[in-house]
Amino acid sequence: MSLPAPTPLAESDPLLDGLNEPQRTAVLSRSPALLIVAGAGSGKTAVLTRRVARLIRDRELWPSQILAITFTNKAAAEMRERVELLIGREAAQGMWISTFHSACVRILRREAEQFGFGSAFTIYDSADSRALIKRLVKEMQADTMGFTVSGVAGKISRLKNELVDAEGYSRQLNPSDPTEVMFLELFRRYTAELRRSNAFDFDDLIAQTVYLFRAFPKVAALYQRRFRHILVDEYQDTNHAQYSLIRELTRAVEPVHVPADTRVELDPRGGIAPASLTVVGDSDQSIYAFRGADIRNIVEFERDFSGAEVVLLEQNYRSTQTILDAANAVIANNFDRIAKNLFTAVGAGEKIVGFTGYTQHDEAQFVADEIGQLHETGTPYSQIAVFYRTNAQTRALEEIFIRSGLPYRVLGGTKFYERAEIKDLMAYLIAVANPADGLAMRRIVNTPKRGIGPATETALANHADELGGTMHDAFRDAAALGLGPKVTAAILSLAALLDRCADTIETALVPDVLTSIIETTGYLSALRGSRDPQDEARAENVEELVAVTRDFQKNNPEGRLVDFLTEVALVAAADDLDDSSGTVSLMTLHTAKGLEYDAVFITGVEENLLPHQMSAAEPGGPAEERRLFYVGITRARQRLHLSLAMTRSTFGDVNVASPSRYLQEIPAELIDWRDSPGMGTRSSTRSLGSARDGFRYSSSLPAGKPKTEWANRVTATVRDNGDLTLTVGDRIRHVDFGDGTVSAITGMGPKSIAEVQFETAGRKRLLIKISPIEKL
DNA sequence: CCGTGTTCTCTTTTT
DNA sequence: GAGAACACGG
Repeated sequence: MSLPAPTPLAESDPLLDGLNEPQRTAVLSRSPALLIVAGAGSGKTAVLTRRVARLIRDRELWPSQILAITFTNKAAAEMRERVELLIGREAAQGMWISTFHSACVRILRREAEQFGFGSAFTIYDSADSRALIKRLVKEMQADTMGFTVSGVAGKISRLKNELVDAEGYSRQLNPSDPTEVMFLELFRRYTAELRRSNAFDFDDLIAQTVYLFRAFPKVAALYQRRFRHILVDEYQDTNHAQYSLIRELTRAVEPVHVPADTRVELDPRGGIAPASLTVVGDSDQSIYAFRGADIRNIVEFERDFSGAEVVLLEQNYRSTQTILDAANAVIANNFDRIAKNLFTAVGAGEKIVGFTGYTQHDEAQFVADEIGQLHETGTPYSQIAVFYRTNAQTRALEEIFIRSGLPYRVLGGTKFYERAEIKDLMAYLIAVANPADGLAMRRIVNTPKRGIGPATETALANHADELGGTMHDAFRDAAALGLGPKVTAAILSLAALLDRCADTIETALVPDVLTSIIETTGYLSALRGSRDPQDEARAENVEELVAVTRDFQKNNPEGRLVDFLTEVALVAAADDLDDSSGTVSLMTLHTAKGLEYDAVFITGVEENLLPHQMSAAEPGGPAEERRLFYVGITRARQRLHLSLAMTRSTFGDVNVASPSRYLQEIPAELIDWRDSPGMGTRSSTRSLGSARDGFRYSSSLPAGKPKTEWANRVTATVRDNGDLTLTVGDRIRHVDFGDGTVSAITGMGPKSIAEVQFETAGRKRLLIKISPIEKL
């Protein structure tokens, strides 16, 4: 390669200002393949943006020759903004900065016709895929063979991430195993139905792009030629399909495909040299193995891309030394990793605050109280985040936050688009944009109620088959089916509505299409006129959707209906994050990846929750969970809070929880343990003798005690009342609440709960087995 | 075909 | 404890 010699750079190059040595190396490297191993908080975003800015500024590339892949749309927007800030808005125009999925949609919409799809294809989210699979499982009566919807969906997804399609599967299966044969049939029908519906599922977006490139070298050459430099962030979380996509894009273009007027450099064989590749990642932050992420992609990068240069970024600019010490100590327990130690110049900072609540409500109260204090002492709400392992944990937190009047927002609970009324109207929009979409058509055909049941629906689907057309075609021809006059008229008027909307979609504004559907179908007025009190909320949601389309149109004046549908389909949990919202952010640990906050709360640090119960049996499960915890810890700049509850109720079922094994991995002197007010006074006063001794669950560590002893204490001293039984009317004494009378008993055996009316503390619900109580 | 009431199941994480 | 699946009476 004969790249221009590096421009001699003045010491004051603004693009290198404030960077440390390895960061500068990473910004300036001209290796065709570069791996930046970026520890948490090591300034990788700064490095990436400056690297891109430098390539453009020094005229090594046009912006349009750059493809940068980020993990979320929000990260993409941020990266674009930062590059624009460095070199100016104009200079940065034409870069592709997007997620894998968005980039593939862009390519597929452009090239869909090449392989029998239409450019207005629908993107099926997981719920759509499952709905389709559900119908197929039922049709095939596969449930009698033990197939479940989630099992089939999961297997199809895993195969697609490995680039195995139905035909590939048919070659590797055991033909004498009826289960495999049945699965193959389901997979085939699923694939056929997607194709017929002109739809791709999430995994298809990547896999089909790879197939497209492999099947049509000329199409591949178009993109191989265009993108001269590809950057991939969060490379440790790429799966095989994504890896293959990158491989395809970084192939040398064969000479035969080079147009005469090409301006890019030729390789000695007369083709075009492969694009340069920069990947950034940290194997300690790999947390998506469950969706096919393969850590080997990063581990084997040097072998994969010959001539690869590796740069290590280990200095952390985000967190205090205390937080880093905790993070380093935790992650060091993963044995199969390359040793790496983050360090900082920031100083020790505050101790980590630990807290054990009696229940998850108690824990939530602690979080709320602590946030209140942080806010009073100057930390803005938007700089505070609460993390948890499972989405179900939000409930307790939200209850307390609402009661405490704390402004908060839950990221990723994409509940809005899961509501029936929103799905209904989205299905209309999809049906208008893509009349081939069978799933959307089936959903709207009897919404609102038109007197069409499963039988008529099947008749219409069959008729579409006979016509060799879409469901929409079948609607138009409904008169031929000999249905009742009322039903026929209803279907015809639905067909007419779709036709009218479809005529205008190239020019019409999205909110106008939506409102015209709402008006014609009477969807909103039906909700308004209903006696069901819940329909009021549904009507509000419908109006909210209209507002969403207006917002979209405002931000994208040129945006068409397909663009809106794409945007909705591809929003990531972290995308609706708004730093100026002035709210505390609640999210899962997975969603937290890539984000940072002044103060972080990690809740539910318990066995069976973190690590999650489901991960225990999976190979590499507990190690991945540890990385998840590590990701959570390293999000914090100044303050970290770790909390857990002694009991946690999962669907009305109360369970005794125990502290996470990962807590024991943090040096005890880094954590300042506090007790729940509900558990009495500070441990220092109550650890001496008395009935409370057996209840010393989360007391602070006496100075100088070795870690293991603390660990034993923390796990071994849950109070156990044996099979103490209480009945209504019994008098009891509680360590903290004093005397009271049992007013009700619910639950069985070790899960019995007593409702107790205390003389001074009010009414409380207590798990009898572990409460610090005695019968009087 | 539709609405209502009852039973049953499920919960990890996500583009 | 919620949402889906099923059963049954209009």
